[in-house]
Amino acid sequence: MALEHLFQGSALNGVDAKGRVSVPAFLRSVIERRGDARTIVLAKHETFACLSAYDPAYAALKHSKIERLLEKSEQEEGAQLAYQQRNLLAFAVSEEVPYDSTGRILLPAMMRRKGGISDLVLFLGVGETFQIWNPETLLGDDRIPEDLKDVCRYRLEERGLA
Amino acid sequence: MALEHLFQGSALNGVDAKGRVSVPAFLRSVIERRGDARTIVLAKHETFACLSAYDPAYAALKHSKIERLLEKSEQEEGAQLAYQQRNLLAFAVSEEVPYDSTGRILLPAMMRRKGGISDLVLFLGVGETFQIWNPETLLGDDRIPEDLKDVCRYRLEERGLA
DNA sequence: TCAAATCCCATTGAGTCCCATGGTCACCCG
DNA sequence: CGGGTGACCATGGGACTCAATGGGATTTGA
Repeated sequence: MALEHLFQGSALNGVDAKGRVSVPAFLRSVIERRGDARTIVLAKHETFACLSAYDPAYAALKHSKIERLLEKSEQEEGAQLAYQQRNLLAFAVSEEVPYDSTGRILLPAMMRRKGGISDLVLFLGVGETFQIWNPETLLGDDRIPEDLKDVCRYRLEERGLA
Repeated sequence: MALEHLFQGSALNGVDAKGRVSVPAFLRSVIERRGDARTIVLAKHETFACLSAYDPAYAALKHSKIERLLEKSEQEEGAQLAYQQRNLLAFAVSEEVPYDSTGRILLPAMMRRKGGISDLVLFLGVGETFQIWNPETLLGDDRIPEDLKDVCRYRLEERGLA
């Protein structure tokens, strides 16, 4: 499964009073090249305290990935349960939101809570998907490589928020 | 994975007031032979204080390498986390920039900082990728072979900057 | 009917495009 | 052989486009 168009790059955008966020144009262009949707799917990230986001077409792919994982580890203890849990997280704890003509989405309240989002969000391309972080959370996570934290700090400075 | 077209050669170009740089024509021609993109991907070099650059197709290759790594070690402890970290570094700490009809890119401010770039850049073809250096940094790095530094000095002289 | 969500328009500043210049090199023809 | 000519490349500058964001107006749904 080699996806042709990959998400990459980073950006720090503001959340306005209405809860709106501009999805960076370079991410939107990948979404639109992968399909013709002007919609993104938001989910809780399985490893980090952030949100994972992708285009609707990728959601289907994700499903088959989970299936494949199950088949691989079927005989193992607890495989079924792990499978059920993964599926729940991937699909029940997710929401599809459209972006408008200026490229903004409205972050649903639940997702804002799950991702610990306040008034600034850091977008990070990760190839097949992209992530949406509260920059403070990222800086506080010790599993995050230092080079990436540098990117985050740089983006904050750029906005005059040392 | 033997790439057919390889980056080679060197050039010293200027960065103008807007932060624009001409990508040497001999590098662009490799990019366009590898795929039909007119964009390059910039990333911090993992070893040296310079930037690493390649075409989008090579980025996809990099991605599938990481995927394969994951599948190999899926059951292992911490495999998932290592995978996440690799992906973040490969994609979030990089930027894709298009070059215009005259072959120029705009060096993003973050990359200029990461690569210690000021007003002169040295391009070095290194096979699968190419590197972008501040010539001063290269001359000051004691891991760089003297022969290569000579190339750098030669390019500087050529421009009347002994 | 009220609040929330969507749409529409305005601003501004960064990024992109387009055209022009000058230099170098290769090629061609006298 | 030598000068002319044209192509291509690096570079400068001005004009313009578009992305990110703010605010008001309109619609939708409980």
